[in-house]
Amino acid sequence: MANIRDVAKKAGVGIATVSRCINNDGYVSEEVGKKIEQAIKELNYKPNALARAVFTKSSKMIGVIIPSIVNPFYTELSIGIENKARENGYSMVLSNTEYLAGNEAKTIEMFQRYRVDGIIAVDVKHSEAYDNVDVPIISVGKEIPGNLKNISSDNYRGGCLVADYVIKNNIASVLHIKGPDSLESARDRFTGFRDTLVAKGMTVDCIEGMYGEDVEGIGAVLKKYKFIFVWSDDLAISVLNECFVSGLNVPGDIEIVGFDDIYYSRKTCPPLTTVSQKITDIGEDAVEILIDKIEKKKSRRKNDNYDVELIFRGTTKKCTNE
Amino acid sequence: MANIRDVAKKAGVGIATVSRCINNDGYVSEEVGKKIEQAIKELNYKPNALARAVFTKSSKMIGVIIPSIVNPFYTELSIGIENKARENGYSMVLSNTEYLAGNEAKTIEMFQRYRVDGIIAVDVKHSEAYDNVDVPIISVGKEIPGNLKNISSDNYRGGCLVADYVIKNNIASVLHIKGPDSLESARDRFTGFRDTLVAKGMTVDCIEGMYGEDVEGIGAVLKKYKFIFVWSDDLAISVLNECFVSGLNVPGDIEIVGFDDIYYSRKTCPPLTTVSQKITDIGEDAVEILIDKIEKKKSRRKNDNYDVELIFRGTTKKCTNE
DNA sequence: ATATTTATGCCAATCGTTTTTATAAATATC
DNA sequence: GATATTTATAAAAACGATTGGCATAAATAT
Repeated sequence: MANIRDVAKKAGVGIATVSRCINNDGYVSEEVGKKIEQAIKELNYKPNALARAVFTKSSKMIGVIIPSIVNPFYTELSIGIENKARENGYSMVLSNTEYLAGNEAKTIEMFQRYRVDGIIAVDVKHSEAYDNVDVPIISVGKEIPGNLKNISSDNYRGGCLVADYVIKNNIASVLHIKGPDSLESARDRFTGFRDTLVAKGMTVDCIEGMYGEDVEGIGAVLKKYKFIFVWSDDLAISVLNECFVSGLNVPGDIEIVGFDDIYYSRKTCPPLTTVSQKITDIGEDAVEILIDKIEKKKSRRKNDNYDVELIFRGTTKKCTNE
Repeated sequence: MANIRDVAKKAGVGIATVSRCINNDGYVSEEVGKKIEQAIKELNYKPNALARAVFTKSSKMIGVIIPSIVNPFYTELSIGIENKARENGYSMVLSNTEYLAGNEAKTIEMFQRYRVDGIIAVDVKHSEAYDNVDVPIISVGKEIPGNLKNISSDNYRGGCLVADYVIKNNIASVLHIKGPDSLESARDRFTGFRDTLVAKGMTVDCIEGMYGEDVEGIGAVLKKYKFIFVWSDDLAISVLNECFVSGLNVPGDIEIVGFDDIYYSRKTCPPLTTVSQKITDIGEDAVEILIDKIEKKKSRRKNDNYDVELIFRGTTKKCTNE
């Protein structure tokens, strides 16, 4: 592949001039500019971003770590991130850990070797792995100790909103399926839900679940409840399926509420009532905060906790919290 | 961040020795090796993959282009790709075009600047964009003219399998919802289905659809049919939802079959009958073929067309093709 | 005792950029 | 018309790695 020297030779100028022309920085005359453009086109020259990165000590790459790439919540987030990154002249490098701490460590190692300018880590599992990383890191959804920036939705309030519905409709037997304890978001969703119910003298049972397999065959358990709050839509969809398999009518026999508002939650039968997050805002803000850190600007003030909203669809009997 | 010179100084050896030690190539004594390892650890040194890439003219990155990152079919494929790539010492850089030809062109430009060693393009939309790219390219799912390797499932046969079910059960009114005409896979699924039916003197109606919005509110249309074959699971899930909204019982009033066997098709109510692809095989083989090309080995012979299978779940009345 | 092999580490060139410095030409200022 | 400034270009140094050739020392062979 052609390099900058080839272009310079073809255009009959020095390499520095070509460099200035490409980055349109410094002086370059109209006439010479044309010649260079021409040479670039003829040679199909693409500046080598790697060589540039070595010199400038900035790769213009942002590394993003998500725990599951088949879960639309994470991928929708990554869309917001990629768009905003591209808008600011950065490229996104996405890596999926499949919830494996080992993969997370490997990814971080890889990111460091490729000299990404910053990292956005979503729902991190293996927080020690970030300890000696010396590029800016934004943690989404979970608090990493240290001086990094953490942003997430107001998960606690999301739990409260769901509890409000339960209280308003005076539903007696309630189950929560809680996410892994290592996730702050999972803990907050539960405590918000529980605290609000307990304040009204109500109780809630709780079991833990992460993947679809964790709820397989629990139809008998579900039958004991009238209302289930599931910590994530991904899992709620599995729960809904279990209800179907067990012959439970939703929302007639049992009501279900999820969390995340992923793409497919609109498509279930019936469509899933869920707590929606400002997912695009979070992704975009994460990038802006990160880039401010990378470029050492004073960070524009952003939210730490993003608003959530209860979206009523078909898995609840009532369609309002009033 | 520490560089190789710092490590050499700390260990009291030359740079070349450190390099040899890292790449364990050439002679390095036990004793000196230990000292270098120690220095690397103390300085938290990570070899600069960019600088290495500049010199070796190999970035060890594979660029992957998919049209939609919220569609689990593409992300599941990317998992196979990433695993195999990692296994062979390559990193995957994933880019999502959101079905936009403009994004596809931008991505290819980006991949070239970052000097990826090869590209895997899935269901390409803008095939001219690949014309002057001079790294190996594997096209998955669509034929790109030129001398690149194209691999995909046996989509035609998938269509035939579904038709066999229709014939066996003597279903009268049949609709196919076809994917975009620009996709070879979409065309093949349709022609396989139609050819088989027509050979038995049956007929099939056909409409085109891509995104969920394309089937919104078509309940009235659906009511006219007893069987619908949808070109992708992603869309079939939307169709199933439309049936629910319109009060059609599946599979009682109408039967539905999808294609792809994505993660969520197991979770619908009822679970979706679908044509399953050897998705992991395809991803892994794509990488192997690509790496063989990159490293100029003679390519191990791989399939061009991967086998498909009809998986019976709940959206069909019968659970067999016998 | 000398020649050869083996083991080890250093030096310098190289990859494709960007950036600093130097220099020449064109224009502005007095 | 002489000097100062601006504009335009080129040559050279640097970025952080790899690598072939060279130098040295020790071990072995002749």
